[in-house]
Amino acid sequence: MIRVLLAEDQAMVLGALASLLSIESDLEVVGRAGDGVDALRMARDLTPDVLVTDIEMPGMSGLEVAAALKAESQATRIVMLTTFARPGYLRRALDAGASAYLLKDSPSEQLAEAIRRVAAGGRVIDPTLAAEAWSEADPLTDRERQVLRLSAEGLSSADIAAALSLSDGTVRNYLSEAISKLGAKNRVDAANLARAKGWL
Amino acid sequence: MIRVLLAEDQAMVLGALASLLSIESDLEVVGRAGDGVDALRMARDLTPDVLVTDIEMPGMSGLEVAAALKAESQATRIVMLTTFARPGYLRRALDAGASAYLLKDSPSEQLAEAIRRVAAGGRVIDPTLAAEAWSEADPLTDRERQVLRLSAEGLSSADIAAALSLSDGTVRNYLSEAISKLGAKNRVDAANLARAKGWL
DNA sequence: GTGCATGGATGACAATTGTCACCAGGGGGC
DNA sequence: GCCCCCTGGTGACAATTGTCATCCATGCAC
Repeated sequence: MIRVLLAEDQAMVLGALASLLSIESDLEVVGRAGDGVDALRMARDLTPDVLVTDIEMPGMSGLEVAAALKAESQATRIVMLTTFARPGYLRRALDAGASAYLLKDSPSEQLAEAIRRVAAGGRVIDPTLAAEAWSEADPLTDRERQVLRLSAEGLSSADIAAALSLSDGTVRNYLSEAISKLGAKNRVDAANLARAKGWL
Repeated sequence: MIRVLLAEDQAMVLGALASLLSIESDLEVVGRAGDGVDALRMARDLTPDVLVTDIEMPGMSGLEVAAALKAESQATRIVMLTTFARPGYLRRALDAGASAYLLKDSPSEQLAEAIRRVAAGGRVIDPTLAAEAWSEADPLTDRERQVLRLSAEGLSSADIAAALSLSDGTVRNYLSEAISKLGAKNRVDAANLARAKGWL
């Protein structure tokens, strides 16, 4: 019997996934978490064989949960289940010790199958996405990412400067650098491109 | 027996929801659609009692499917199941003849319950969201919305002008108007605010 | 027909944004 | 030690963006 912990912030989807897995006779859903903090706590308490987790969750992302469990060298194997086919996410997931990266776009039958493979010590990663993930590295520095993120929220250069205690000119330099690295037309375009790659 | 058609673009979620409903003895999932066009076609062919549909789907949105079915005065009742608590979406859903508006954030037990209520001729709408939907109307004109949408994609004013066959100054006027109507700081802020309300 | 709202356009102006060159300190890596 | 990269900063300049007043059709209401 493979013991599974599910983490997903949309309650409806969480319940539906649980019902999907409960059909499988060799799987047992031992816990459900609605955010990253709960997921980490329950993973420690329950030590499931496999944690199936979303990436984007309030409080703590699935990537952070995975990294935390890895740091504690927990035996729990991790399946990332996400909406986003973003190379940067996959890369960070693997760095954080995940064993599988599954898209919510893929057929529901694949979830149970992936859990079994992972529990048996294997890995499940989409080959095309993997190729993309290694071909192109995130070119942004931390500062550039921060500045870009704030500008995507609608802050002006002056606002960003104030928020990060930088000078206005420096913020414009970072933004300009990010725009040029990404081959974008302006800050909005740059933010969109970075988001699509999972770098933001 | 209530005959249900499910429409949802994320295959994993679609399968999971089907498994969730298959547990209920008084419900029968008669079809699954992966996009809006399929949903409309299957709704016509199968004439289910209830269509449960996502809003944001490729090709044709759930709102458009609902509107099309309403135009054909189909008896099928509609449950919108979406991630977004956006007043504008709820309003458009009701205008399009939907009987329920459910969030993916709400507990999974509520789905079957909502389907039963709707099949019996009732409505299921979150009261706080409903209040919000009627308190604040979409202030944007069609042109303003179009221009804002393109600017959110990273196009410059000149690009937008070319795309819509308008003059550069006119585009800036619309943008300025939208920014002021929304009380935003700039085009990025305006787009974010409009998106959050479901007006974009 | 007069009045008036709407869509589209100008021109002018200020503010913001994007680019570039260049400077300086601090950590690594080799 | 030297080189390179990251951070942070200036100053200057051009391009884009945002604001306003104003204008002209069109079409609709009365």
